Amino acid sequence: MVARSEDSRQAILQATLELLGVKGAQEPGTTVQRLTIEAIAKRAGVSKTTIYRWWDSKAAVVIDAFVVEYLPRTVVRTDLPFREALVDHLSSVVRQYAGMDGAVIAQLIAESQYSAETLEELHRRFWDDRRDAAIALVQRGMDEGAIDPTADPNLVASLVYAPVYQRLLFKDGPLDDSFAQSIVSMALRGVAS
Amino acid sequence: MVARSEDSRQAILQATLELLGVKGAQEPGTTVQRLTIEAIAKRAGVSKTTIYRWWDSKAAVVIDAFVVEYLPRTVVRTDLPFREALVDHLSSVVRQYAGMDGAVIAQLIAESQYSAETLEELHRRFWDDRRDAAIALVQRGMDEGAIDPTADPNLVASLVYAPVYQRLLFKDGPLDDSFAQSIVSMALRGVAS
Amino acid sequence: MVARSEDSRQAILQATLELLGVKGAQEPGTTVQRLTIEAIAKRAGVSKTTIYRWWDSKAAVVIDAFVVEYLPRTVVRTDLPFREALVDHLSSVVRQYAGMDGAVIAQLIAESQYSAETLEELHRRFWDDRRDAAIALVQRGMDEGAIDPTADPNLVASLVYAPVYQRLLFKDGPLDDSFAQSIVSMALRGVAS
Amino acid sequence: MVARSEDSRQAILQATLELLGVKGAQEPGTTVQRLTIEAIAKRAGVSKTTIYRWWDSKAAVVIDAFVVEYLPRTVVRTDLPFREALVDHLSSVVRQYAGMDGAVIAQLIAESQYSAETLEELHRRFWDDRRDAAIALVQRGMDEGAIDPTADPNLVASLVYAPVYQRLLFKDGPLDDSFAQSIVSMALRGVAS
DNA sequence: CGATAAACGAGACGGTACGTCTGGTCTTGTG
DNA sequence: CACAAGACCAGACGTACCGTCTCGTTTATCG
Repeated sequence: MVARSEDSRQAILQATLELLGVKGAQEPGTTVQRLTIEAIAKRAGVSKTTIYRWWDSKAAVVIDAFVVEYLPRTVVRTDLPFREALVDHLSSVVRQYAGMDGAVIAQLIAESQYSAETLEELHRRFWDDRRDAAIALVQRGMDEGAIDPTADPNLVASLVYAPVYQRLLFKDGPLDDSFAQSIVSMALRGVAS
Repeated sequence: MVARSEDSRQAILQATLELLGVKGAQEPGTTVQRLTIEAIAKRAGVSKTTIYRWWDSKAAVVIDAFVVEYLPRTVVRTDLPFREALVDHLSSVVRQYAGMDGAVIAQLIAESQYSAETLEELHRRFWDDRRDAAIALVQRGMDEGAIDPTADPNLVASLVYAPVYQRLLFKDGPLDDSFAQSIVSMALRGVAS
Repeated sequence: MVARSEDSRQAILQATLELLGVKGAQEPGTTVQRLTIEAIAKRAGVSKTTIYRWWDSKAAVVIDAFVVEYLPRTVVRTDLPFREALVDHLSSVVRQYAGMDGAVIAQLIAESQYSAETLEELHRRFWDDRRDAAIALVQRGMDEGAIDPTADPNLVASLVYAPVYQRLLFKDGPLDDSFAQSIVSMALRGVAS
Repeated sequence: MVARSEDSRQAILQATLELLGVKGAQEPGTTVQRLTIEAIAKRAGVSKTTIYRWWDSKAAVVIDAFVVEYLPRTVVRTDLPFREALVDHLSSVVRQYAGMDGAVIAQLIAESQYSAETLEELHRRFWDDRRDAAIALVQRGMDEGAIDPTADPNLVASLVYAPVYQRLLFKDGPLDDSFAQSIVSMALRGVAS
């Protein structure tokens, strides 16, 4: 009968972002793993009960705070032809992932290896959106005659975006514009001689 | 001077594999995260001290047990032409990752998001090997005239293997032979129309 | 102005007695300590607010429910001579204390060690009455010439009743008729040889 | 294989006594009920685990600290004739119970209403000793011809000591020498006229 | 071959966080 | 405006592991 307190909700999300070091008064980079519910409660001036009442797990709080409330969306430009739009988008994704935001995303992917619920949540709140955008872009490429219309858009998207996630998670090379350009070039024309 | 006990070492590695559910008397699916040093010590009939003496972290034990001692290497066939060899190798990788082994690899990648030491260890014990094999295969493709010789072999390898890791980590599609074939086809001929 | 709901009051007292296991649909032996305001509220179909509005503490509710509303008074027979009346009364007290009712009384005495308010309440609602009855009985003994008229009736009452409370609280012997008789005999004639 | 730390044990018992306000740097009177394991651990500079490792409950710690380690025994003088020795002993008990020590004893009796284990422990560590001493004293009275040799020493002890516990728990009168004397007089000669 | 020094099992220890529980207060409709 | 419903802060509960630290007790060289 009593409504949920929006103040508490905001304080919890804000405290989470601060502890993760992505926004506001930045605490030095706590990882998602080391982030504790108790620390969030303390910083938010909220009791643990309140957090447990509304979220099932630490990961759920982080997804709500980071993905839903905070993470800037990378937009796809519609004023450019397909290939330029693709390079532009991949570049902006790569730039985003190169910073602190990328680290948190990597940690969320990590968490989702341990909990089916987290994986499901991450798909619902993060992944589905981004995949749809990528597929729409590929579709546009097909419409513009730049992409083979018989290909599976899903696989095409994978071919282009997967290398970015590999670098994000394995840290085996720089996430920069040149990387983005090379990937697009190779994916479009193929690597056969 | 007393030498390190090989018995203890083996017991620890064996207990670790059993707890992870990949070998021997299988405990039902403990994840790397939930796996504890205390549980390993207990099951191995060894004291915690002994584990801490020889390994820096839980992840180091798991890498030693799982990657070094246990994980079957996927071989690259030399009796097939490049493209067939690539498809064959990717298929065997995909098959391996589709089972319990893939889950543990995913969890190790997850752990490495939280610890630079684990990442470094994982590169040294797992990644470098596999990358070298992939690059050698690409190189062979260039030698056989199947791959554009001006391409960066590293990027070519990424284009082919990254989608596999994406599916492993995001579980957004089946890891099967058909997937392996499609990836190779697309990567070689490109997706441009 | 809305009057206090008699329905709520009755439901609260009834729920309290049930939870204590002394009346009605008996929940198995919750002690006063383990009894919670929330449990009472839930069982009574009443909100916690309502309980806190009318009672200061859990103990106050229990005293109201158990002592005031429920606890059967032990009557002093006037048709018997003093000594027989005393034995009869002590026997009925002892019988009452031997059962579930005695346990709750013991727990109320326990609670009163922790709160001056509860002690005061317990005196006002339980103790004063019983002491008055005991003193009146002693007085009657003096009038009948059975008790030394120079003695302090208060102390005489203590001599007779204190052993009962000792057994109630320390559980170091049975609370039965034989005990009641022995106490009266010894208190009257003394233990000197 | 590793011995229990006597340092920790002493620190825990000492901290408990201090928090109860009976010894050393006295914190203002925490009751047994309000005393928490966490507070003991904090003040003793010890982890909660260590307390839980060696004691089953808060009450067990308090009994160990207060009854076993701290509580001064009231001695029975053997250089006085029976009646004087009894009055002297009862007086010293009464004096002890009139202060802070009495409050803690009362609270332990309270706790034992809620837990059979605590009651058992309290009997074993506190009650049995004291009862034995009382019975021995009564026995001496019989030997000296001061007490009826056909009486049950247990009941005689109850007659004398029970009123003290009544006053301790009900606080319905002063615990002083005069009370002790009156009780002895009445118990010996009886209250009949 | 017996001393000796490292490796070992056992497990106590100070910590930290967990997720749960209850206390007591406060807020928001409803009747 | 009393009430139910229940959200809220506070803080203790008892548990699980962490990584460190004694302890004796094996053992495998080395003097």
